Amino acid sequence: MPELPEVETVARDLKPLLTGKTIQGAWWSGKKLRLPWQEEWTSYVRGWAFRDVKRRAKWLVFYLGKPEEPGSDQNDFRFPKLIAHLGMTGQLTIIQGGTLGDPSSLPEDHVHLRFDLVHRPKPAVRAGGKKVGEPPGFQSLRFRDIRRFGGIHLARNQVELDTFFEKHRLGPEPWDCLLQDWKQALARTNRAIKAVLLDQTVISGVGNIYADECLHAAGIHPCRPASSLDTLEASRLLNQSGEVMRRAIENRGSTIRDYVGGENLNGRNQEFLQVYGREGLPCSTCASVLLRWTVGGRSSHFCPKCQQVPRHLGAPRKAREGRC
DNA sequence: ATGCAGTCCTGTAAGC
DNA sequence: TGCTTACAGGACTGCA
Repeated sequence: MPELPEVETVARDLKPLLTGKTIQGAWWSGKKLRLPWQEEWTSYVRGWAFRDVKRRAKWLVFYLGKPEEPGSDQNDFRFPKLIAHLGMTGQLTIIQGGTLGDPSSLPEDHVHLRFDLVHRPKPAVRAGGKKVGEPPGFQSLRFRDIRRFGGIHLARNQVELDTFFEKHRLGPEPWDCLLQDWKQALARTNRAIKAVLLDQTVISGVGNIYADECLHAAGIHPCRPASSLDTLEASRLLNQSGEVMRRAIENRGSTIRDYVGGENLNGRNQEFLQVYGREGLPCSTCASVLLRWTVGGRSSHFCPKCQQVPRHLGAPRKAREGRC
């Protein structure tokens, strides 16, 4: 399930592979996506070149430009941008006469969008009698999404991009969130802290896997009312959230089931998860058996010893049948 | 306004 | 073997 670290990995993988490439043609499966593609965009994108790839929260932004002006203003406000969300099972990979990464896995099902690419700026040159230039075979950017919770949106200019993101009211990235703002956000709600971590308008990029990891790293029970966290706990949770994300990016994200990076490679961070998917196994810190409860409608993994509710706050609200 | 449940969507796995 | 059912969850909608 792509969260901030997975989306960052895709952005880093795709940037060098896409920059300078021109969209020769596009194809859409016609299937409805959570983020709907419009048929007219299929022809609109033809002829634009990729200039840059960036990530904001769990969103990818592809900056397009004119292929004949490679040196001109990188992110001209007049130029279109493609905005992608991977949802739960979205994959954005470069296909190059086959896939990069493991060539044995080339799933062709559930492909919904394809952008066929040409590389114009550097024509093939002769070097020692051999032509050096484009590798043989086609190349394209492909969007595959089994559950169709993701999609790609076209913003025709910067204004449309800004409008799009304003609508989503995204909170800051974990490492950009000011402690003062974070404390205020927690203080004004009694929702479970886990639900607040998942709220993209408060802090962005954290999904179910990393919310559990962040809470464990900070030693905070997922059911704790956000307003019950003291300054030290709030600060610890914010700092650990940044650290957990940073480490996950270093490990190229977590592949639980469908996630692959832009080069079609699995992540490695699943090997380092401390609590997610580890119910019934011993806590790496204290060897207590890890539990799984439903918090805010999501499965939540935690250590009952490392993530205790402070004595003065009493037992977590009605811990009946593993939920709160 | 707040916070929860329901919805979308398909593959996987458990249970009978 | 083949069927039904539950579950996975990001982001949105609708309701109390």
